[in-house]
Amino acid sequence: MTSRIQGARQRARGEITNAIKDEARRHLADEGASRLSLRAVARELGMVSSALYRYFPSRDDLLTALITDAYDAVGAAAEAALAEAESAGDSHLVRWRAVCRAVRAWGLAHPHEYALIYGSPVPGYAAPASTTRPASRVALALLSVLRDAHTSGALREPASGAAAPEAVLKDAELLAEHLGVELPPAVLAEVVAAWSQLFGLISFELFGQFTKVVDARDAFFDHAVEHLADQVGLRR
Amino acid sequence: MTSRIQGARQRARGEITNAIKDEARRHLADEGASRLSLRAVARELGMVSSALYRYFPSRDDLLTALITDAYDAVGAAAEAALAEAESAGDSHLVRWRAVCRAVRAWGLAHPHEYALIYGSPVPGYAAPASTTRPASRVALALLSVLRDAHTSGALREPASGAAAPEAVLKDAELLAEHLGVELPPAVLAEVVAAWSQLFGLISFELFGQFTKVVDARDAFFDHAVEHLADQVGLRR
DNA sequence: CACTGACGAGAGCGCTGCTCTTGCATCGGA
DNA sequence: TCCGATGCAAGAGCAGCGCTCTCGTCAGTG
Repeated sequence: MTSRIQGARQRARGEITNAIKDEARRHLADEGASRLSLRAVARELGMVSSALYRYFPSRDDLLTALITDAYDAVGAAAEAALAEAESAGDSHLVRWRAVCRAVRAWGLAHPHEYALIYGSPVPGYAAPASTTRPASRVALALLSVLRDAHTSGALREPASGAAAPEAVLKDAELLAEHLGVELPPAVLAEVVAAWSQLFGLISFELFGQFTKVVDARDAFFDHAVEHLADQVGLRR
Repeated sequence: MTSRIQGARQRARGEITNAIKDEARRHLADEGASRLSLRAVARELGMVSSALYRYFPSRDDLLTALITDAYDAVGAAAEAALAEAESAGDSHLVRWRAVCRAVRAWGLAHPHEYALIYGSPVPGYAAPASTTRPASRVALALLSVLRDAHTSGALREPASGAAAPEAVLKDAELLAEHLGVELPPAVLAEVVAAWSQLFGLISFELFGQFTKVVDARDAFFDHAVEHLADQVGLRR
């Protein structure tokens, strides 16, 4: 029963690790990422600060864990919204809107975690490679809407007048492999653009740039998302 | 000659204030906003840390000064690009693109100052009212392009199929007064949306979300900006 | 049962933002 | 021309920070 005993140890360790992250998230909401204090977290947990280093080798590693969790949370929210829209038999346009709304709703509910992942990158901090997969979940959800629309012929050709750049993306084949289907490069480029613009809308709302500017924010957001859907070629 | 002597004092004070801000900007580029250290700035200037408090009552006030300066710098860049395009007799579409390009170029040249104003808001920090005017200069530049296009009849009606929200903005009259001309509310809403999406494009590029995704970034940006122009009703 | 390894506690280092007091130079009015 | 007021820099000091190292202790292992 070696494994079970070791399991007990690791379970205890996992629980404490989670308690630390939960407390850190609470402090994040109170003070923001740059004021997050290991000592304060430890104090709140009844530990001494040095004990915390048994679980996270540095403050930045704790932040990395929070970042990964946040990417996973927003990605899961987007995927859940997509799955629900799919099982309801919604149109591709409605699915697109559902994903966009889910991302915005998650951001409104967790503004500090949103700022952690979509705000300024932390100073000397470079996101480790382990964050790239969670970070791409929202984009993949959007892309899979487009993929399904494409295979079912519901996608307008994005020859929207302006010369659509062809080879602006890296690794289009890798993406195609991941999605299981090849999307026209122009469509891929449009989706990436729409993806970044979606977060522009959400970030400006969350970071206060819409204060004293935008009033009916739900309607405003939905309207802009409609434009983005049009831009990527989803039929109205 | 009271005023001249006091002027000398204030001139010395102004010079030191600028030296502090310059040194702080240098540290900003090295370390990022949250690691900006008053003591390090003072050390570099051959002062003792406490002397710095004669010029800025707190670290946050120094940051506020840098934020205001950054808003003014990017606003000035946008306005300069617009003025040049106007004097060259460029079309409204080309003026629009010129402003967008100028904002992106400024961001690429000053990534840390960009992050300071368009990244996550500093923790407990609420931007004082004095920053709102500098912060709106880019948006006003974009709006003035639209105003001129509107008055010269070069603006397509933004009845782009989807129900354009009418009353999503606050203070539409105040804006109209500032611009000297009334733009249809629907156009105003489209411009605000395009404005935020523009910064989504730039932020994702600067904050590293395009790493391993987008290759030909100039072309990618120009193409997206073309879409935004279309969205706000500028004729192609 | 003896042992190893994980763990928490505590002291301590150098740094931070910020405050308060002190001494000095300069400026303005008598 | 002298004197009081004012602006300014320096220094000491406080509490807090991230992080390191050492040292008992106790639980799981062979």
